[in-house]
Amino acid sequence: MAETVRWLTPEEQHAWRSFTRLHERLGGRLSRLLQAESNLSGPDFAVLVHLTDVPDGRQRYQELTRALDWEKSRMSHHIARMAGRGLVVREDCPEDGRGAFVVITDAGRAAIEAAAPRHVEAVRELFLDHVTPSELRVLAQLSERVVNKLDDDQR
Amino acid sequence: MAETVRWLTPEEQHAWRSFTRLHERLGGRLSRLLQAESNLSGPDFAVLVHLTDVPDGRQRYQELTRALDWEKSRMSHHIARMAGRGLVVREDCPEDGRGAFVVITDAGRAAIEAAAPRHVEAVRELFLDHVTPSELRVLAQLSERVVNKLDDDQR
DNA sequence: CAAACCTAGTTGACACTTCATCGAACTACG
DNA sequence: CGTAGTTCGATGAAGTGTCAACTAGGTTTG
Repeated sequence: MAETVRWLTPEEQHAWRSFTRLHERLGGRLSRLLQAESNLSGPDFAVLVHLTDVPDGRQRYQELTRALDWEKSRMSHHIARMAGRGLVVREDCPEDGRGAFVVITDAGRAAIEAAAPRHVEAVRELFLDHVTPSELRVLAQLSERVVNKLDDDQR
Repeated sequence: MAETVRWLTPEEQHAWRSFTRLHERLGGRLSRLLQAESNLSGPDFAVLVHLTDVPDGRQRYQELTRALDWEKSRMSHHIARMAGRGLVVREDCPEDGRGAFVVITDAGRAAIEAAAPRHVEAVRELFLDHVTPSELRVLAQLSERVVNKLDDDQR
């Protein structure tokens, strides 16, 4: 049944490639900026942002993993590296012997506070400033719909 | 001048996060499918697709690098790995002693021909089927504009 | 021609991600 | 209780991507 493949039309192909390319470029630029100016990677940033949004800056690995939608082993490796740099510390959990907390340190807070304004500016300069409000609405709707769809048929 | 930061509005924040998440999920799913069903990674696929589009399935590293917009060292590492799996071979260039060609092998052609239909189907099922033609147009336009902008101020 | 410069690709070190697997600790159920 | 199954997080190996330094082959220029 090789015949049944619905190949992409030129428009579809173009849209798909542009979209893909956009993300590659944007992601590359943003993470390079973050790295150069704050010595943080994108994932570092995501972890720190989340931890500052949570009581006492501490959260179980498990919840952090769910919140960022990472794999648990990725979290484990990544937190170990961040702990090595003093951005967070790991603490055992008294209630659950298996569990552990990730806690942001003062150095971690300092790093995220230094990085955030610059990062937001970059998101604006590189992306939001070049997209109209109505385009942004379309993009948000479409993204949300597709993400929900992906999450749905994950189960 | 901490005052001058233009933080994101809730709409902007939501759009940005949805967009980012879309890319993560979609990329993850597509590459996992490709890997599971064809034993090819996304980058493998990109290289093979490009090589099948080119006379004799051979091209200089340099041009391949430009076409895919990769760094040269990434290309060098990646081709070495692909060559190790027999998907391509490296050939010296007679005209320019520094240069080299990447050439797709029969195994490489077989792999891409097996993978392509399934990959296209997946792009449809996971993405295109959930986006209206008009949304797709908006997305394509916006992506192209922003990519061009990024490329411009790269120089 | 030779020195200075540029270009093609390689290499090694390191960061990052996934996968498979593991041990320890909790939970449920007979 | 006790064991079967699940969940938490750690670990090691392999693939991937980036950066900086390097080799070697061209090119330019005095």
